[in-house]
Amino acid sequence: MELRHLRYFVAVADEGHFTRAAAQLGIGQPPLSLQIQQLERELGTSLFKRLPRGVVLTDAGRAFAQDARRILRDVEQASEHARRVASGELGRIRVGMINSAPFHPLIPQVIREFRRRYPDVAFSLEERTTPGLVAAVRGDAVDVAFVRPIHGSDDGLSIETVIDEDMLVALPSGHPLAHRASISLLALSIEPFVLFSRAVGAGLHDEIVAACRVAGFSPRVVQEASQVTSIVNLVASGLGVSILPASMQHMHTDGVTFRPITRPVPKARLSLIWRHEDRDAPQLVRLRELIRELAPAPRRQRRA
Amino acid sequence: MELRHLRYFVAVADEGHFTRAAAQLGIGQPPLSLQIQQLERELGTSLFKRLPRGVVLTDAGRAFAQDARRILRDVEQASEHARRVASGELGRIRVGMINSAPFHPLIPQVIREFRRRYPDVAFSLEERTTPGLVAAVRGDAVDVAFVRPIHGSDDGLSIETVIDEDMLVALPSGHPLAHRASISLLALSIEPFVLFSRAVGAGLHDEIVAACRVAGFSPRVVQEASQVTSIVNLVASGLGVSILPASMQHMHTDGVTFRPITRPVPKARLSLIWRHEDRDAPQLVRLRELIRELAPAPRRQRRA
DNA sequence: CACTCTCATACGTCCAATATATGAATCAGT
DNA sequence: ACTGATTCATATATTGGACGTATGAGAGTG
Repeated sequence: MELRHLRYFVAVADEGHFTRAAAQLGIGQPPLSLQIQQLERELGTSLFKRLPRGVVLTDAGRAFAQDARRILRDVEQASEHARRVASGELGRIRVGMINSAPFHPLIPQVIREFRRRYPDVAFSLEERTTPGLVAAVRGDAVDVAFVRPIHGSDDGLSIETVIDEDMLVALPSGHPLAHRASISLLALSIEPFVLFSRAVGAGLHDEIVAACRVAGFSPRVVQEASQVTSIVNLVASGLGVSILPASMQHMHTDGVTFRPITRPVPKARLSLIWRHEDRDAPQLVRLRELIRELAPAPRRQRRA
Repeated sequence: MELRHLRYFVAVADEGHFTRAAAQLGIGQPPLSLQIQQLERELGTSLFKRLPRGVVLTDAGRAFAQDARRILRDVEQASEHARRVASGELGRIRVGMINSAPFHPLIPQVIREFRRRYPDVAFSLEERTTPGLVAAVRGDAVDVAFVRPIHGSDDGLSIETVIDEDMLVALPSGHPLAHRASISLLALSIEPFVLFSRAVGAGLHDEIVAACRVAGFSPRVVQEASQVTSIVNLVASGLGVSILPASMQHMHTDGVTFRPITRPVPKARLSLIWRHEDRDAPQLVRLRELIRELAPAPRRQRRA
């Protein structure tokens, strides 16, 4: 049996007339008769009662017509379904991000817009540290992740910079430097620092330490934290100063004052990573398109 | 798209390997590749990722594989469904019968056995008078009916005698004739009669009246009733005597005594009628087979 | 009875599914 | 790096079956 048989059968059932059904199908009446006979032979029962004028369905024909119509509809839907999955309209995407990512307005905006445009894509979100995210992407626990700069091998992963923002100095509000418009790193040389622990935030940790070295000193770290939100709170409690991505200003915590850094300004990069072999996965392509569309002008770099 | 494409696609998806799938399908690998390509072209998306060793499904392929498997199963089921409907295993049958039919043991037996054998045939039962049943069959309100003899045209209907039983005299229990072993009709000539009303039970009514005429008298009808059960009760209450199908003995009503009639014995025929055009409807054929199988030896007659 | 309508049958044609042969790409092993 | 094996893709030939044309059969209809 082929779908042709079902299509022809349904046409005859609808028309109640071989000749008209054949015309509607764009074939001749004799081949249509043959195809229906073939179907009846295969089912072992006649589907139509042949009358002097036209035909009517038998009981078996009526039963089969219902099924045939449903099957033809299902075939259409299956095609459409496959097309939608292929186009990325349907499916799932598992996104990972570091703790600090949602503080930059672009990230929630991207997520919101993605869910609006592709409501049939199951969207899951997970928060981990950068090394945890790299492992999660590698191990196929998430499909893509927003991470801070990665050290070490990234073979098998593709990476693309999404945001490259300035870092700011975060001071306890009562701090003597808090009234200055901007602060040079050197001015912080004697301050106690609260920093990312190197184990989980190596990228930004190293960026900050390197910037301080360039300014001529080595920061005195009195406390490490693995979450950027913890750092803000530790600064607020007066434990020390820190250097944080500009977007962390949006955390609105009392007791912390942010101030720009005089040049050279250390940068906080936020990048998207994914498995290179999945580069053409449609939802991934859609997400990258969307980021490119919504991201501010600053040219992002990309490497394989 | 044809079912061939789905069958081939599922085979490749199962095997993860074109060459092996082709062998399993009993065709060569190149035609299989072409058919899959054709399917992919129609869907506008690739279904497999071709690897150095074998192939794996893409996301769209995985989605389509589920649908394709379901569709192929549905096609199988639709065939089976049609076959079952055609064989009479599945469907419905609407049966009508007169009030007196269930008193003959054959009728409940036939109904019980039919439902046991064909549990997937929806069975409905309706009780009417003989003329009402003839109209119901004609008007397609029921498919088949057990009726008493019909007068008048029966064109378009087929009829087959199911039971041809003797009639008995029904007397009030205290009646002087009740002690006799058998009774001649002539002995009833002066008795008041309770009979079927001619309007609804013309067949038996006329049979009885004719038998009396042959015996040499015309029965004095004091009461008519349209239901055989009512007649039994009227006789029990002493209103008169009646002549009833032998099977009515099974009604076990106190106050009524049944006695055989000396020859010639009037007969009560119970017949099955159906629309002639539906003679080949499978459930109808099954029911007639069953009756023939369970009916006692007496040869039944049949006319078109 | 002639005529029409409709589906079935007979037979020829042609396309498309299949077979055969070969190519291209990748990988394993020497 | 080269060779051979594996596997899917491509090219060309073959053939079965779907389709078209012509005609028949049966049942109304005027």
